[in-house]
Amino acid sequence: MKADIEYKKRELLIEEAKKEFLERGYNKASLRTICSRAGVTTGALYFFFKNKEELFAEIVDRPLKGLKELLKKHFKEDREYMSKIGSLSEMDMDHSDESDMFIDYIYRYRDSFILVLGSSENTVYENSVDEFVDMLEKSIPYMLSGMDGYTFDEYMSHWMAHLTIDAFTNVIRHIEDADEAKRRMRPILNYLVKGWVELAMVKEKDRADRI
Amino acid sequence: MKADIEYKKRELLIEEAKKEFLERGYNKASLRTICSRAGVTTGALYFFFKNKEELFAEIVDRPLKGLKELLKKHFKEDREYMSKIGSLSEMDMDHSDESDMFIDYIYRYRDSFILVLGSSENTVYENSVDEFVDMLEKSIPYMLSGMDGYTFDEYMSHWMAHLTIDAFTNVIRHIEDADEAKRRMRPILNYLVKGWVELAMVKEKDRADRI
Amino acid sequence: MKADIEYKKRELLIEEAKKEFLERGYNKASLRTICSRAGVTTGALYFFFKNKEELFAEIVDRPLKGLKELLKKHFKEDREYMSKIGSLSEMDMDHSDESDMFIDYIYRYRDSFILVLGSSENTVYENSVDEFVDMLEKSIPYMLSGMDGYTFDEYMSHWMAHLTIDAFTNVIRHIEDADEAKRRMRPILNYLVKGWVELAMVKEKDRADRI
Amino acid sequence: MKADIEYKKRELLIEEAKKEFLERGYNKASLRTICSRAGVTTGALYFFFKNKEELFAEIVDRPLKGLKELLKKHFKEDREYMSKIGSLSEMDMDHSDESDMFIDYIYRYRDSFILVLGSSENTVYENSVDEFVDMLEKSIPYMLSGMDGYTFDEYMSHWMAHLTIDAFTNVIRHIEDADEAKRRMRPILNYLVKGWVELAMVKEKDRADRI
DNA sequence: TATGAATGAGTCTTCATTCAT
DNA sequence: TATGAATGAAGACTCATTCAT
Repeated sequence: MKADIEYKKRELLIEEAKKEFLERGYNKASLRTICSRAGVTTGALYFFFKNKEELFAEIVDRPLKGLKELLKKHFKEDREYMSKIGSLSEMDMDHSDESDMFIDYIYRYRDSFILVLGSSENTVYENSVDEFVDMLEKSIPYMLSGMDGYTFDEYMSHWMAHLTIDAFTNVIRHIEDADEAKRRMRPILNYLVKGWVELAMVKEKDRADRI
Repeated sequence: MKADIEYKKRELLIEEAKKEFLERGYNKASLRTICSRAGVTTGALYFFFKNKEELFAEIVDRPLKGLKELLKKHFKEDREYMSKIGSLSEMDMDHSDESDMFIDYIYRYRDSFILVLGSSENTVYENSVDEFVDMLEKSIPYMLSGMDGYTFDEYMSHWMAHLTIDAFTNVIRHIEDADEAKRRMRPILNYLVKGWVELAMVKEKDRADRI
Repeated sequence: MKADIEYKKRELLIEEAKKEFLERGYNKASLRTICSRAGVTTGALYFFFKNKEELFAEIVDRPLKGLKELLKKHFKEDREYMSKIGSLSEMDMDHSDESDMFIDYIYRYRDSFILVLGSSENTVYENSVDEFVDMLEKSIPYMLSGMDGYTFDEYMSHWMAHLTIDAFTNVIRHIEDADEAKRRMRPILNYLVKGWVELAMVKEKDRADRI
Repeated sequence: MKADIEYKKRELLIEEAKKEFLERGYNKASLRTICSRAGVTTGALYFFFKNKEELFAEIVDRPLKGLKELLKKHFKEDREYMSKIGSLSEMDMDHSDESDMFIDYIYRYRDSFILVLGSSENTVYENSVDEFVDMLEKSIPYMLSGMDGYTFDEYMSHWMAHLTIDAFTNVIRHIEDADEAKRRMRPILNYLVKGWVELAMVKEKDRADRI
């Protein structure tokens, strides 16, 4: 079928692009190399994609947006849960399920996330990590603050957000197998959530002293 | 003195290189730009430095090596201290002084470390972060293991090392003032050390169950 | 009707081509752009037109040929008129009607003429202006020479032809409204015709002196 | 001498560029072609010139600026002359000297002017002709108005300016020899100046009728 | 009629590096 | 020490055109 062949060339291009971007990073990746490895002329690439960045986006955009949605949805549900239970002490401290869910999603597109994480300089995606940090930084305090008269130290909240994202980053980068990643991430996440509570939450009456 | 003038040109070159590398990253940095901003010809640059990478090294190498030395020395001292005290419970859990010392050193060459951290792709320094992770990963268990019959979960040790380095990384990158950085780093480091003990140390008899 | 639809596509293509050629000139005009703006595929364009140049020709050719015909007819009539009247002094010196007629015709296809005038480089039409100059240069002397013993200075005749064409060119390019153009062109043309008589016609006995 | 050789390569590049620009126009001119014909690599061209446009500018800029200066100076002198003589009737109607002077200057850099005239599309020089028209359009009325109670019809003034510039343009383009060009330009310019007086100057009392 | 994938040569430009002087 | 001309390969991208379907 014609359709199959066409489909294949585009797909081939994406596949080779993925490899090249992973190997050499966005900037040093060569479109020529990608094309020749895919057995396609330079012009052809520009039929399918507007430019280098759009080719990169093709690989990276959907998974990234998906994760953002997932996070938003998750935070919304968590907030509802928190408003139901009365106090912090009643909160379930085991976040293994959430950890698994995120790892599950991310590992379906692991290559894409590795790309965003480490090879997206000079791309619209170069600040993606920071964006996720921002999301965490804003959502978690929003979720927990007010509980039992606690408020948030925003600096510490920021660093905790960073550490949390970094933890995921490290796992994604270095562990290939999704199940292994899950197993490793669970205790880390639990530890981090505890840190969040210990380091970033401040009893309202203590606030003045801390700052 | 003639030597002074020459020396100045070299200095100027390094100064402008630092700026350019910080702004555009190692790969995209242009030697032409550096030279013209330093008021020096391309040829001159190649008199002072063998090539682009050596120019980068000039900025980055000494601070990096210094930090490595500092770490080694520190770990050695720590080991001696640990062998003196009998058990984990006697260990001083406040690591503020160490935290301060590292931040102090790093901030003396903050630009250089920022360069290594974020703009050393395609350089011999691109794996520096991993090297520090390795050092931590090997030294800490070496230091603590055996104490009170604990052994180490090497996976967890790896992640804790990563998180620790990441914590420093984040602070270096985002906080300009050294004192502010110290104030922020102290509680984080203490929290991380606690995590190390909780997550990575395993009672010898529990070991089998964990894996 | 199917035919109607097809016809429309062709028409659309021409319309968008006109815009693109006007905006960017023949060379820089992009067939891709034209096609996509017309909602038509590249291949389709090549069904309707052999190549870029033929698309250009489609816009430009007919009006151009029409003007040439008009000029030929006009010169022929003028010659007959001149052979009827005996001497130059009897000639009607007001050429407003002719001026109006040409402007009328040209403004019916003003876009096309603007295209030929300014954006036909690398096209078979790039010398159209010169061709019109040639026509004038040959026809006017042919029409007037012999009258009252005058002959023509062919160099001057050439420049007058050029000036005349340039006068039309300027008006076409800069005046949008046909009536305004007519009003402006009349005195200019009359002035030019006078110049023709003064500068380019030479009493036969003076000829030697002039050259 | 080294200096000679270097000088030659730059000069060679300019020479070949001139040819290529003349043959194919600014846009279609190929830097590759220029370089290879000059026996120089592409990179070398970019040592001497910032980019394609600067190479073009190198050829064209100085002569163009020179002509503008010449015109300004000339207009200034003319104004002084006009304010000395009392009325239009006393004005010397033979402008041969001025005509010669302009042709003289222009023909010293004829290639450059031909380039500006016909091959400067997509360049900062593409509106040079219009700029000269503007200069004429503003200066001549400024010079003559007020004399003997005349004012100016600005439309006609505009077209006369256009025709004057066009006259020069035609001569430059089609006559190779400077002396021949002078001989041809003199009567044309005189004729045009007369036209300026006849067509564009309006007795103040007639003004209302004309418009 | 019309599609749209694909070509292949071409565009300008940038770059780190070299080397005779 | 230092110059600065020159290299040569590579960069992303654009284009008119073709052709199997």
